[in-house]
Amino acid sequence: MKGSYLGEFEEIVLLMVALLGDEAYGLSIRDAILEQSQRTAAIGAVHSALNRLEKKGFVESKMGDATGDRGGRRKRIFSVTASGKAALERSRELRNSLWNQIPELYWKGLKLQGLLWSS
Amino acid sequence: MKGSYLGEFEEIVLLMVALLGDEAYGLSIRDAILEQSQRTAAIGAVHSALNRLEKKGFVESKMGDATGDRGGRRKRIFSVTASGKAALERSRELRNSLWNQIPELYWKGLKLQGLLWSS
DNA sequence: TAGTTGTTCACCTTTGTAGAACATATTCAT
DNA sequence: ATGAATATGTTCTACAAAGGTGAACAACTA
Repeated sequence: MKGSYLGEFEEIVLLMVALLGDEAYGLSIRDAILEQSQRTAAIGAVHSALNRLEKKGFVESKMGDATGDRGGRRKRIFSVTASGKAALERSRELRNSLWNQIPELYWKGLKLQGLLWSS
Repeated sequence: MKGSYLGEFEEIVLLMVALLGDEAYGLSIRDAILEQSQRTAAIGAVHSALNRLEKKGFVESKMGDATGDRGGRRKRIFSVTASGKAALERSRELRNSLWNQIPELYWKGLKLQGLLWSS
C-alpha cells in the first residue's frame, strides 16, 4: 500500500484506543499493551504510532480535562474516527476470510508435526 | 518486539502460504494476495517477506519439481512450520481478545458517527 | 536462439523501538 | 505567596526492522 494502511503495531494501538474509550492516552495505552499482550512497548513507540494514526485520519485527539487533583501535564485523549473503525474492520475481515480458507487437513498436519517436534 | 514478531504484510503472506498448501511459491502468493485483498503486491515485496519469514523460522522452503512441461525456472515451494503456525495463532488470539473487550456502546457510537458523516 | 516462468538484487520509504529531554500541573516547606 | 520537589505526560532525536518496486538475472522448454 502506498503509505496509508494499518501497520501491525498501529493496529494494536488502534484497538487499545477503542477499548479504552475516553481514557485513551499515551501512558494508559502503553500500560494496556503491557497487560493485554506479553509485549513491552516504550512510551515513545506508542506516541509515534498515535501520531502516524492521526496523520492517516484513523484517530483524532484533544487535550484533556482543564484541571484535576492529579499533578502533571495534561493528557492528550485519543479516539477512533469512523475511518479508523473502517480500517480495523477491513483488516479483521480479510484475516477472518483467509483463516476460513485454510484447508483443515493442512492445518492438522502441522499440528501433528508440532507434536512430533516437541517430543 | 525485538526483531522476530509478525509484521502486517508478513502475516498475510504467511496465511497465504497456509491456504495455498503445496502450491505456495512467490508468484502464486502474489496472485492470491491480489485476488483476496484489493491490495497490490510487487513480486519483490512478497519474496522479501518470505525471506524474512524463513529467517524467523515461520516458513521453510524447498526447490520444486525437477521438471515439468512448463518452461521457466524452478519454483521455490514454501510451507508453514509449527512455529509459524503458533505465531499465527498467537496473533489471532490477541486480536480476538481485544475485539471482545471493546465496549459495545463506544463502537455503536462510532457507527452512528459514520452514518452522519456519509449523509 | 527465442519465449516463458521465477527468483534475486539494489535501492528507497514507512513502521517500529527506545529513552532522554522537556513541559506543566500539584504540593509542601519556609 | 513562592519556589523547590514531586508527579505525570508529551516531544524530540536517532536508529533498526519491515514494506515496496521493478529491472536484472537464472533456468527451463521448444
